[in-house]
Amino acid sequence: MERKVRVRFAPSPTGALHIGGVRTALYNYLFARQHGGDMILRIEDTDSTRFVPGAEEYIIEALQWLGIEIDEGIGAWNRQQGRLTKDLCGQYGDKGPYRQSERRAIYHTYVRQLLDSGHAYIAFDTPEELERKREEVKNFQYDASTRMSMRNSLTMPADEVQRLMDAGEQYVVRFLVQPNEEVHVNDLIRGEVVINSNIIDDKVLYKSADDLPTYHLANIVDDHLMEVSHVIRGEEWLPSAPLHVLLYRAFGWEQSMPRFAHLPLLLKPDGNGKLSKRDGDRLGFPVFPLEFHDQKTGAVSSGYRESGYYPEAVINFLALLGWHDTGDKEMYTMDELIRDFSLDRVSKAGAKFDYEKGKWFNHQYLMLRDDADLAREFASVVAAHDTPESPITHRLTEAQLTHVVGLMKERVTFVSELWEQCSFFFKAPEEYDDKSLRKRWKEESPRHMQELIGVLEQVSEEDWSRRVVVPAAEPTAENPDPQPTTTWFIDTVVMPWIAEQGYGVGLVMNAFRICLVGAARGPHIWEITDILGKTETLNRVRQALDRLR
RNA sequence: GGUCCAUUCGUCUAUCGGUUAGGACGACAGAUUUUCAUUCUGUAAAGAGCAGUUCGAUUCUGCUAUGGACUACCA
Repeated sequence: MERKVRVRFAPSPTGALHIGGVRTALYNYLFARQHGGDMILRIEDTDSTRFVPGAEEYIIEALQWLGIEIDEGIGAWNRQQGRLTKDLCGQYGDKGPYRQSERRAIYHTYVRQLLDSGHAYIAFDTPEELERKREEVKNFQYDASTRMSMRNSLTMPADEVQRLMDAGEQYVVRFLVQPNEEVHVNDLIRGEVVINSNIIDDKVLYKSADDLPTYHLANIVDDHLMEVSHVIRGEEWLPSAPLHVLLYRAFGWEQSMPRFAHLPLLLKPDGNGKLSKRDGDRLGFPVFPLEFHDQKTGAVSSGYRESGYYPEAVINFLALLGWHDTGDKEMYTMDELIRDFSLDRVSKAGAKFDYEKGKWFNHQYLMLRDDADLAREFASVVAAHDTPESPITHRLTEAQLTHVVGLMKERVTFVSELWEQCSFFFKAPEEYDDKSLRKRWKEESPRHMQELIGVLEQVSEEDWSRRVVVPAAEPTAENPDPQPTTTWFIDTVVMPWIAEQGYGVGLVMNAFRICLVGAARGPHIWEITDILGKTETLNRVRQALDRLR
């Protein structure tokens, strides 16, 4: 039976969407797009006690940032309207509502159906009673072996049940699981999984306390009604998949049951266990796509966006955590992922989260960016460092900024890091690095720099930025691309002066560098003098002489 | 404890019975760079163990070990 591919991402709004959830959403999205199907976003808010305000908006904003588009359900409205409105969580689609708390009436009829067909029953056992039972009887399970000794509609007369319900006694509806039955689940990633129904307990499907179904019931009803063709979700759901099959069967929907694919989990980088929301703080990297402000606790958790990641990098990194095509390709655009992704190449074992690899991906995407774009991004970082206490003293033109960014980008993972690497382009050094001084600032350095000032003063403003191609050293096997460019005055004024005086090139140039940068780092010295210009360059040498004498 | 799932370099993974078991991240070393970084080259690094099937197993089967998930009126 050929049917339209429809997948859903169904988070519960209990906090920030964590990175494992993002990957689940991504795989769903890739699968939907590849097959020309629909991507549905459904909010599973059946646990009223764990609802976190703002979580829904967070989920939608995160998916938006990452480029995971929702076709139907919560958050799809904006896209369908072709514009952004304040109503981030607007719904779109004819199978709604897409928030489970808004579907109570629907669940009522299906709970009724199960009750009437004898697939479910009403139970009055209180949480406290069950708690006590679990303490008394080891491995207590509410199932065929115990249900006849509990307080439920199977053991109580019908009028008594009715009386209790009328009296407002709280109850739950439980699924009646037939014992000793082999339940088969055909998983697209793991193949056939068989489980005996004896180990499945009579799951609670509905609780009268908040008039809401539990996950299991709501999930099956919604997936059926929304005509979901493939359920792609985390491996933590594998143990309850047989129960879900039983539910489809009880409803008489087994023929149109969706196909299942259970994804391997994302594991902690150190130690054991699955990656949790706490690991981010503990290990110093984000586990959330966006920074999250918990309105209940006031806690702030870091996000990939705020840490300086590009969404393409996060997507690429996440896609490869649990999926890999044949071959060695590592860089994938979203379109390439949509083209190449396949469920049967998803690995079966959990993947440890390797943050270093994530950084490497960001570096790659940063390198791929246009220098002009990077310059624009960096400009706001620069502006943020222009404070009254420490104002920027040397301003760069757009072209200069673009050039600087081009020089420095291969050294950094994030745009924000650029500042640490090249703040000296904007501010004269306030202090001089000790280690560099010990190594590069010698007794004769002040004298050399004093003389250098005289030498540089002879260079005219026009000549200052003249570039020349010096006769390159012969290319060798080790050095196939000898540095060909420098600035004219370095080549024809400074170098000859050094040679004349018999000074060491390294000694003079490194001292010069310390004057300009404040440390022994940075790009080629002629790049620096070029950007700084004659006046600033001389000022810095004088300043250094002043302070280091 | 029970049930289910998994197991190739430290990490992510390629291999769909015959390979010097490949790539990437990370690590280390060397070269280049008048600084630092980059870059380049190279090195170390893996089939959990034991049986079986087979002419031949990383690949198929079983057992053991290890890891993980689940075991709620949470999802």
